[in-house]
Amino acid sequence: MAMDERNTLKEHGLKITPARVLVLGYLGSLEAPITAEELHERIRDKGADLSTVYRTLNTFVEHGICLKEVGPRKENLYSLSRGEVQHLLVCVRCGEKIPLEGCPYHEIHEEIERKSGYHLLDHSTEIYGICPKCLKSEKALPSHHH
Amino acid sequence: MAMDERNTLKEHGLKITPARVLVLGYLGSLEAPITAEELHERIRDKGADLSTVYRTLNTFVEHGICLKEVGPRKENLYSLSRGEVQHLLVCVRCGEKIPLEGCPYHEIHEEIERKSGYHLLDHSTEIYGICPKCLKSEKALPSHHH
DNA sequence: TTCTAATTGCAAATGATTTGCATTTGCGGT
DNA sequence: ACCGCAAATGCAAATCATTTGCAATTAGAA
Repeated sequence: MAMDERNTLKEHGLKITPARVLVLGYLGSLEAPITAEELHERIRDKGADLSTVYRTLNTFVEHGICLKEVGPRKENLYSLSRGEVQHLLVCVRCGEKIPLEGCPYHEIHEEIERKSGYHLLDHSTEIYGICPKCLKSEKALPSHHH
Repeated sequence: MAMDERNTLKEHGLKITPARVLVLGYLGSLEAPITAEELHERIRDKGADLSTVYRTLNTFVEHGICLKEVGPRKENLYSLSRGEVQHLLVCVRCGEKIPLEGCPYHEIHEEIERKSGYHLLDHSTEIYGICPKCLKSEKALPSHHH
């Protein structure tokens, strides 16, 4: 397990340091994306400054080890890049997440690329909404920009 | 022209103040979305504090007078809401923007709503990529989260 | 083991946006 | 035209997430 992280780092030509092993290991134990601060909170006892966490996450993202995505409240979330990225439907009220089969935008993006000649980057992994349960129990929330 | 803005404000039940008329008028003269700071720069001679510009833009957004969108460098951009929101294909290299007919995600979102029972919120108005011209002239950029 | 560049902790800087508060101003009522 | 008061404003200071400078430490190539 601990060797796992050291290998990952080595494969990416990164020095093996306690902070990196720590962050990588903790990310690996999570299912859901997490905030840099939150991550820091949970490993602070092991030492590792918040700025180090940020620096570590940044290098991980640059090396494709981590994914960085923007959450519903505009927070930056980090998660381990596990091959296949799954799209999630996220309820902004209760936090429920349900996975979608494949990438719902895939075909449209392909089409746009064909028609425009653009190479598309970035598209977020999560789609935000309100789940049926919450919809029933609360009055409508003002919808944001369409 | 000046009356135009006063009417818009009145229609939305907002007090007619110099700052609001100023901001609204300037936004109306633009075609492209603009940063709060940039906007402030260009009207600072007419008086109007940066914090006032922010407050004004926020009220405008709340009232649907303005659109607030996130640019390719994560800056917040503001623009007058002109009825139909158009989706744009934005090149992150040269900044070129080309409009898309209608909302490319519309059908998929409807389908997701039907299948999941979710009420979807938020989806961004712009799709980021690299345009054909820039693609030809530069080597590939590491693609972000898929 | 030694040497050097990379990494870290700490504190301070940043940049965009918000907020507290005292002052001014728009405007509905008179 | 005049009041009165809630709303809007300017200004400075506060926030919040993130980055940076720098001196001290450390990983790993030689």
